[in-house]
Amino acid sequence: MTSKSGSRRQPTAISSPAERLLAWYDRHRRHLPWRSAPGEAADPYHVWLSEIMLQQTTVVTVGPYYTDFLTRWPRIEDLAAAPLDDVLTAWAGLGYYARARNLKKCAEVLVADHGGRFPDTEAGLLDLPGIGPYTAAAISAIAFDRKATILDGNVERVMARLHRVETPLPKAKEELRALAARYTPDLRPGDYAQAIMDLGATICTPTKPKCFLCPWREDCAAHAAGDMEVYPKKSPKAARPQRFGFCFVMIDKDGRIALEKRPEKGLLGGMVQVPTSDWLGAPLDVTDATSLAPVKGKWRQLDGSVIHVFTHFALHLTVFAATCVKADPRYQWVSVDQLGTVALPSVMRKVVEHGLGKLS
DNA sequence: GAAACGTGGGC
DNA sequence: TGCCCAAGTTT
Repeated sequence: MTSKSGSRRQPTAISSPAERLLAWYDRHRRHLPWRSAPGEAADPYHVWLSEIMLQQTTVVTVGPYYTDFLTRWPRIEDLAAAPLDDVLTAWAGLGYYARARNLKKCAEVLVADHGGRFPDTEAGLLDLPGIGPYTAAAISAIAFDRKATILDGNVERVMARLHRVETPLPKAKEELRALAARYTPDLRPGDYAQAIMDLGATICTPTKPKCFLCPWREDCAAHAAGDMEVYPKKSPKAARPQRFGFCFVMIDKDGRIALEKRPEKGLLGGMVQVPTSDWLGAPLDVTDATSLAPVKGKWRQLDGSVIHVFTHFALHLTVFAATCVKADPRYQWVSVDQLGTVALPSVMRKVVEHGLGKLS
C-alpha cells in the first residue's frame, strides 16, 4: 500500500490485467440488489432473473421490478406456477415483453424437466428459452463461477478501446469476443464478469470515460491515443419510420375503461390495450374514425396526440373517446385505480392518461 | 445477416 | 429536440 515504485520495492509477481481489474473490483464494486455479498455463493434464480431483466435495460429501471418479482415469486417454483398474465402484469412497463413470456416458459421447463435447478454450463443454459450467448455465459460465470467469456455492450466497448478496433459493430462482434476471451482469467471468473461490466458501466462509459480512475489505463490503446470516444465504431443505422393510428377509449357509466388482449406473439404480445386501428405508414383520415371504431357511438376526437417511440418505429396515435351506457362484454372493463392489475404497456398507459386528462 | 422487439433517461 | 444508449434474443 505504501510502496512507491522505487529502489527497495519487495519482489512481486507482475500482475495480469485480470488481476488488476479484480483488485479494482474488490474496492469499487457496485452494490446491486441481485448481487451476493463478497465471497458468498450467488443464487442462480436471482442471477437469471436479473440478467433477463437487464437485457437492454438500465440498472435503475430494473431495480424495483426485480424486488417486486422476488417478493411475489421467491422461488422459481412459484414463478413456474404463476399465471402468465400475472407475470406480464408485473413486467408491464419494462418492455421487450417476449422476455416475460420466455421467463415464464423457462421457469416451467426448469421445474418440469430439471428439478427446478439451472444447468451450470453455457451449453445447457443456451437451450433454455430467453437465454442467448450473453446470458448463458453470464449465468455460468456469476452463478456457478465457471470460466466463460461474457460479451455484452460493456465488454464490447472496453475491448474496442483497449485495442482500438476499427471494424464497426455489429461486424466486429467475433473479433471483440476473441479479444475478450484473452482477458478472462481462470480464477474468479464470476467476479471478473461482474467486474468488467462494472468497469464499462462506471468508468469506461460511452461518453466522458473516467480514464483517470481506470485500472486498465496503461493497457489501453485508445487512452494512449486520446480517442476513446470514437470506439466502438458502429455501422450507420436506418432511419426510424413513422406509423399512425387511432385509439378508442370507451368509458362506461362507472368510469371503467374497455380493454382487450393483444395476440400472444409479436409486438406487445399478450399485453392489454385500448381498442385501436391498425398502425399504418401514413396518417389516417379522421373521417374514417367512425368506421374504424370498435362500436358505434358518439366518438369525440381529443386534442393533440400520443407519440410513442418504439425501437423500430415512432407511433402517432390520435385518441377518440366515448361514454357507453352498457359495458360491452367483449371487453374487459377496468377502473382507473385498477389499471395496475392488468398488463398495460407504457404506450397504452399514455393513451389512457391522454384520454382521461383531455376529458376532465 | 438483418429485422423485430420497449422504454425512459441523458445530453 | 432528436439521437444515443442500457447486462440481447429470436426469427
